[in-house]
Amino acid sequence: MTEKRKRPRSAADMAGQDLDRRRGVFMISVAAELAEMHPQTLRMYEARGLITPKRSPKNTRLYSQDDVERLRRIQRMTAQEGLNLAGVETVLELERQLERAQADIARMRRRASELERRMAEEIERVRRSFKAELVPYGAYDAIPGAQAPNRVKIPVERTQPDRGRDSR
Amino acid sequence: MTEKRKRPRSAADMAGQDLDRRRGVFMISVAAELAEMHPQTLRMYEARGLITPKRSPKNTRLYSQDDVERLRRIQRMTAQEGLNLAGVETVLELERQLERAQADIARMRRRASELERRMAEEIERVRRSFKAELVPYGAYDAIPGAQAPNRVKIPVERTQPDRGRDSR
DNA sequence: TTGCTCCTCACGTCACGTGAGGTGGC
DNA sequence: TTGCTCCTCACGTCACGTGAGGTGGC
Repeated sequence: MTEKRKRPRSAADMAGQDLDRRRGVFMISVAAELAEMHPQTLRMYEARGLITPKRSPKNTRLYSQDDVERLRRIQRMTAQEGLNLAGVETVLELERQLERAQADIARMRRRASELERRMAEEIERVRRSFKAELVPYGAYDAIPGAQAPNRVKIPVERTQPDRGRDSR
Repeated sequence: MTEKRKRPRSAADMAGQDLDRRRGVFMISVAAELAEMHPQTLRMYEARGLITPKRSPKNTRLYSQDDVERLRRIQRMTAQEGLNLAGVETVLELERQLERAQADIARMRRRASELERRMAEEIERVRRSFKAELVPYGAYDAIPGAQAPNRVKIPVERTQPDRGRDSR
């Protein structure tokens, strides 16, 4: 059922794929066959607002791949699960909301770990600058050509074996 | 329609309220009246697994407040929105999932701001200890009776802020 | 002309709700 | 006995799917 989507025929197709999926390309008899439904049923669904195919300049319905996909979902809900059309409408709407919520959750998870990472980094940064400060003022100035800052970590004694963390 | 829930009659009622809402107390004729449905319809819904009232020792159905609430929701879905029972089942399940997802989101939001707060605190703490370090060693020893230590955490260098754990 | 499109109308089927009918225990 | 409960069976209604019938443009 998903072969068409997975088999772009050329690089150009690949680039336009997203757009193509929304483009009205199937006339009603073809769409009905692909969705395994009666053409008249498709007209009925449109009248009820369940699906809105494009129209050709001659007023012929043109169904996109996404439309067909949606029709198949509706077909599953009615034929297999026994929903009526009012149920289909409600379910599609709820699923939309649920997908959004789940996307929100995924997004928040990503943001949270990013935040955590940046915060840890920040603390590390402050700590490092703190250690650097412990080198007596002027010490480096007294040594001609000395390379202070970078590898510093000088006053290492107080360095903690900071890979032993994470316990608890 | 929610008056009953909002008007506990005593402190004792208040305490047991949650439990009470799940207790089977209405026989079918009462539950049907409360839900504005036909008793036979309630039996039908039970046969379809949409509702599961308790039973008395004599096998009489006993509906709880929660049951009645649920019946009213089903009644709304069928009568007003026109769903059939298959639709009702699916919608109830989806709503359950959606509520969970939204609870997750709320929980994550709280955790995120808490985390942010704690991180900021931690950075502030490290920064403070860093400033304290800038006081020359021995400075306080030289001043008889001087009150150094407290906010200082003096030879802190080797001290690790070992409450700043847990990040990653 | 053939085979598609558009539309509307009508019928068959099925789900659901409810009524009836018969039973049994407070 | 009355009024509830339990159950099953059957019918009316309505939604939905689909077929038919008539139209019009490639």
